[in-house]
Amino acid sequence: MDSSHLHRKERIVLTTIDVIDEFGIHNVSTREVARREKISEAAIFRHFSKKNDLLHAVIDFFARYDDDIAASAFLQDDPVEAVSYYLVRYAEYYNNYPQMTAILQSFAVLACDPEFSDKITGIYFARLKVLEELVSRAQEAGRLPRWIATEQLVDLIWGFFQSVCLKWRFCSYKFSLKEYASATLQVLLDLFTNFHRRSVGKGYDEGFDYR
Amino acid sequence: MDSSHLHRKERIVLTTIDVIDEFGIHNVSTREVARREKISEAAIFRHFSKKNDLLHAVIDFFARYDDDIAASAFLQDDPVEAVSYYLVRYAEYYNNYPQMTAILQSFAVLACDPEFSDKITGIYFARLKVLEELVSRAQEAGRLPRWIATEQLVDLIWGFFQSVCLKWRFCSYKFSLKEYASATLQVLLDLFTNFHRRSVGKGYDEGFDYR
Amino acid sequence: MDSSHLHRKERIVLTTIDVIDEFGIHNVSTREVARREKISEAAIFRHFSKKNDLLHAVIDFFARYDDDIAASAFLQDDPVEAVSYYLVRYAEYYNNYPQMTAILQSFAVLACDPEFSDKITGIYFARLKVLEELVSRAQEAGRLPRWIATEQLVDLIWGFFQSVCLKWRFCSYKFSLKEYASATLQVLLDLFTNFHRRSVGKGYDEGFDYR
Amino acid sequence: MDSSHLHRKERIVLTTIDVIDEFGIHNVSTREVARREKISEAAIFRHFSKKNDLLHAVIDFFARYDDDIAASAFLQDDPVEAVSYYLVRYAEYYNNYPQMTAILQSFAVLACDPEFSDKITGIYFARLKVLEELVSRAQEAGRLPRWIATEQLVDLIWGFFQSVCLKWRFCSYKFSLKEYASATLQVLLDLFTNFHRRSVGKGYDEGFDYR
DNA sequence: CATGAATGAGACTTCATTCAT
DNA sequence: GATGAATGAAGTCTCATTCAT
Repeated sequence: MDSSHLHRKERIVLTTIDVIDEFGIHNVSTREVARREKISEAAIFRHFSKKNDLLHAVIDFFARYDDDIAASAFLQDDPVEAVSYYLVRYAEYYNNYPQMTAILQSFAVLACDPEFSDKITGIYFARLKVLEELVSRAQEAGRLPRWIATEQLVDLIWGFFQSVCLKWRFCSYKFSLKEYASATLQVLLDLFTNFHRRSVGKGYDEGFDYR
Repeated sequence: MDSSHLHRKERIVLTTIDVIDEFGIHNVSTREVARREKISEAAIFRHFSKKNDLLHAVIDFFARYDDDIAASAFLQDDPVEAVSYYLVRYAEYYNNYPQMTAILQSFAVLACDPEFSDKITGIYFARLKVLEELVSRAQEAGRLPRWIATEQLVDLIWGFFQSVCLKWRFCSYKFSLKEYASATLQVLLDLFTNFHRRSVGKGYDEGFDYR
Repeated sequence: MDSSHLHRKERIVLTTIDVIDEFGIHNVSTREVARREKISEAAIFRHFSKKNDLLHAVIDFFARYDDDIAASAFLQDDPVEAVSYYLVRYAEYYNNYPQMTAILQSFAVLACDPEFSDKITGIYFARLKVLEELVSRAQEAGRLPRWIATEQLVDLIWGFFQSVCLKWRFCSYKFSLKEYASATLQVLLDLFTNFHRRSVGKGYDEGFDYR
Repeated sequence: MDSSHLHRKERIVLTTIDVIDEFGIHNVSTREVARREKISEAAIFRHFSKKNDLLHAVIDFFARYDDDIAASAFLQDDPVEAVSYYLVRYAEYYNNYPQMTAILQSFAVLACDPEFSDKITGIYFARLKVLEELVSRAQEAGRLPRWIATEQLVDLIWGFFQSVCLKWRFCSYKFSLKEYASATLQVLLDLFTNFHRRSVGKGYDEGFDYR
């Protein structure tokens, strides 16, 4: 049936992600995927006519919530919250599916292959663009300062997130990605928001403690 | 001669880095390296008995200034300057040798291979540790706030840097890594330093312009 | 229904011939045939339990008029005309179904496979034999000379025809196979007939018209 | 050494021809060639980077005397002899190297592959062109009749030859290709020359025009 | 020393064929 | 009765590595 077809096809994708997570992009082989799925290599090629088609599916799977997350973020009332929400959604996602960070961390490697280059940079810049738009809105709303370029703020935020994902991997997922990422982001955003408010002249004050 | 021998050996390493930069870690082959070096594949194995030995050499080469940079950073008088100095040294280095960022961006992939895992995470955490120490000193000197965890600040800084290296690659090195990284870091550090000073009570504020 | 069943079966054969024509015998695959027929590969195996059965059917189809053509040729009144008729029938057939020449030109290749060897050489020699009989009759009737061995004449005629079919393929069917083959054959036969007549003493020469 | 390199490379070509002869073009596999050469498959790819490169070498080898044969033919004093010489040289060649006819008989199949199409039709038409030139010279010298189109005569001659090669294969080389081909060609040429001579004597010839 | 030749292992992929549904 | 799923065998080709010269 169709459901079983999709099922198997999707399971192959999931298994491939596991293999990438474990052995690295450079060591994904149809043989290993087949072995784990307990099917023949040929069976994989019924579902994906080339190995690269499978990898395309993996990348698509990796980014499958991007549109949804972006849309939800834009629906947030508070523009600073929206920025926070955006990042935390990803943190939550990867927190629940740590293997996925293997794909995230393979972006540069994948982009070397002309076949994936466009798709990868597409995803990368689309995410940056969404974040940029969110930050920009917060700036326009006077909630984030204008004296820092949107791009810089975006790079700080997203750079932090991406890097923490790597650290998280290297630490064998021993801390909560979601909590650490959201806490740190909060510090950063508060810093900017508060600094901003103050500089605009609001007496505001002592005593907030991030600890 | 011995010097020519070393020369050749080092040239193989450099060529390998170029190949990684162009084709990605997963596509480095002794054949391609030999082709570019215009020597036989076998000749490579005279210098590196295994392909992995070559890769070890590449990684070592990648990190060869780490100790020096760290030491120099610690020699800086101003503790905040030291943080800045540390990052900018790397930015400068990569700015002059962009292919090197290919190695940086392959950390996660390389770490999958047990043979490189320790070395890679070693380099990674050593850098973080240096930065942590530098930040920590600045905090102890009262130049950076204590209400943000050292680790968080480090992750913000290093995360930003690593991420910008990726963006830089994706943009085909179209902007100056060094300038952008140092400017943005400056914004961040100023924010922290100034915020800190103010909250400690120093009236200040007029006139800094990040644009 | 049975008719539809036969219909489908025959269509598979026709499609296979098209594939052979386009990709060559060595590249016929059940997959490609199925793709063109817009049926599943398995469906082919409902009609032909082995791929070779399909190829047998193709060969049979290729030779399906052989008996009829031979019989008709033998019914011709004029024995030289019969020879001509024989060749022209084939020329006409292939002229209308150019793909068929792909099979003709694959005889040597097909004959390498023991499974087809007998059938292929059978068809080949049967055609030669028919032509030999026709020529032989013309010789016995004194219409073609005896000083040339029947076999030689047959090889000249059939060789010419087969070769022209190849040339015709290589020329993308840009000339009329039927016209060229029949005209040239006529030249040859006239040469022999006239030469013969003359050498036997018949005053001849006025007015034979090769058109 | 270089000689050994060429040696092995050439031996692979010869072995491939044997395999083609035995199993047919469609069944040549690097595996089988390697098995016969008692080397590994990979070794073949040291000498020919693609299987098709090997096949190109086979085709080149097949046609390696073409220029020489053509040149020698043009050096013949008697223009009719030249035609004869041309064909007999090939007959002699194949007679001594029967497996070669497997290539000749695979022309149509090879031409299906775009990669070989040009080379194959190139060889084919080059041979026809040489023969055409030879025949044309004989016609201009008044040694062969003008009332038959050069092309037709060429097709008769070459068609006969090609076809006899096939028959020869099907007969397991049981007769002498060289003798049979040269004898039959002689009959044909004599017929034309004599007919011509006679007709030159007997005022005839006006009136039909093939052009 | 450097190289050309060689190789076993393994990569991706295609094929004819089977079978449950 | 037709199909989607599956498969084992085989095909082309690449790779890291070895070794005689």
